[in-house]
Amino acid sequence: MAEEEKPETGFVKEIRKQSQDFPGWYNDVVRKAQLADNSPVAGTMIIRPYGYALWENIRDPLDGLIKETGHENWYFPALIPLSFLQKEKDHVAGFEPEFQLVTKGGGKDLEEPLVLRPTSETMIATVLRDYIQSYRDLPVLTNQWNNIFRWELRTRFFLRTREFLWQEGHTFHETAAEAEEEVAKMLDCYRRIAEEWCAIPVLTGRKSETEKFAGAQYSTAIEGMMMDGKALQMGTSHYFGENFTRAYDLTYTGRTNERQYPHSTSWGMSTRMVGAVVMAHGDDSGLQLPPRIAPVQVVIIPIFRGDAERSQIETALQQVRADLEDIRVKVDWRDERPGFKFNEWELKGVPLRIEIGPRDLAKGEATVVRRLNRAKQTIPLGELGVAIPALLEEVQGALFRRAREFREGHTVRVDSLDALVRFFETSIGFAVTAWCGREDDERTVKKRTTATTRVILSSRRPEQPCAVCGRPATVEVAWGIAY
RNA sequence: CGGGGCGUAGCGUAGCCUGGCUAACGCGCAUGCUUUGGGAGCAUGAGAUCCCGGGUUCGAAUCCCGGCGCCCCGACCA
Repeated sequence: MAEEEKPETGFVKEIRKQSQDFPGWYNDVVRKAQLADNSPVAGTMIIRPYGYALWENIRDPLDGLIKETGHENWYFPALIPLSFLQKEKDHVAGFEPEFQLVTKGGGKDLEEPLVLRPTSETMIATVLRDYIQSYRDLPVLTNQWNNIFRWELRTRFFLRTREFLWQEGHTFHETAAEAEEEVAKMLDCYRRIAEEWCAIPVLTGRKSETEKFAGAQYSTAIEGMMMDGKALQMGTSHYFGENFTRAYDLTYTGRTNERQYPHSTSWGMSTRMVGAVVMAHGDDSGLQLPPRIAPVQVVIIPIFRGDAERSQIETALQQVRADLEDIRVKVDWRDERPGFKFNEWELKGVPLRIEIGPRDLAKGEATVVRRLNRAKQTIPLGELGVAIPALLEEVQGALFRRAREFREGHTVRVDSLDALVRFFETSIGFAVTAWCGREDDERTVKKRTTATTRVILSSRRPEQPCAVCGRPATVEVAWGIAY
């Protein structure tokens, strides 16, 4: 086997080039930036403090949105009796290949195997059967933050592991309309987290029949484009109708004293978002974090020789730190050379760096450098308290715009199967077509391009015939090569 | 589950074919001195059941047999 090339040029010598080996680059960045590492158990990973802090900065605002929209956090057990999973036939068919089973307890075979939760619809429907009696009990709006187990074959840091973290919301409603509104509302929360916090523009819409969640009537998703042009599903929101409540015999007494099945939904966003941030913004120097979610927003590198200069800087930094008290600031006093620190914090994606040395102090200034483009500027020390928050906002916006331009520059409209095939042979990105919705067409396209339908674009209506088969089109769909 | 590769210090590797000194090198780690505005230099030092088990041999990291583990490529998925 040929030896792997690890180019040694440029600012970062330790990671592979994004343009030459995207998966290798991704792996190197995740490990060198100390987001995560391999664990002793195949297919699972260690989330390190820097990676976990990044996750928390995504998780916390999402938790806020979930609570603002009226949901309450619960906790349900991770062990689910196998028989629970088996009651909804599409659901079990979809998830069974990925079950991780517990078959022994206390050294003895269990009467019934327990499944480590691959998702909790079945447990929650079973439990809530006892809590939902009357239409007066509805809606029930639950959420839980937990870990999920699925026996994935091909695993990758954050994107697909055999255990991962997420939130799963499960709600129960009196009417279909209310449940469908819930599905849309939560998808929009995901869109906001992706776009406003993670600076990743997303397409939103329904999934095709083949791509929908096992057991759903329909699924919706947010779909982003990574720097290699591949599509990443970053959050899903599903409408179940009465599928699960019927399968679990979950009923309530309605306003006219009749037994009714609630309409239910579920929706989830996972630690996969961390991988999305890496792949949407990173470059050859490493991570590039949007300020709103960066664990460290500003790193200060003191530059000095000798104790006298050091204490001068310490004194100056007291005021600077006070002026930046609402900002996540890290002062790096480690006994390393400044150049080493510059490179390391760029690798870790910190949006802004402040250098303060004797030359700056003499002029009452600081040198401020953006991770985005390494642009340097000097700012009077007294103005940092105003200038830094403004710069962080500017960088947040610039990252989003750059990602949006990238996506728009890699999205084309095509109107024939040949054009679709040619696009995926010669380009990367999304191709948008009119489509009739038949699964046959998806199989045809997948066979010829490996691309699949990502989302049915809700905002546009078809005018032309289906690009794949020429039949009358019913939707506009975005095709892409998915992670 | 089918095809290919690899297990030697925390990490990356050399040594193995053709058995023989105290198992070598780089990174990292520790200590000291000199350094510090884009990945520092020197010196000293610590660190290895050579994946496991068996066999061949005077002698095994090296050869033979068996096992285990991991990685990469093809069918599922937040």
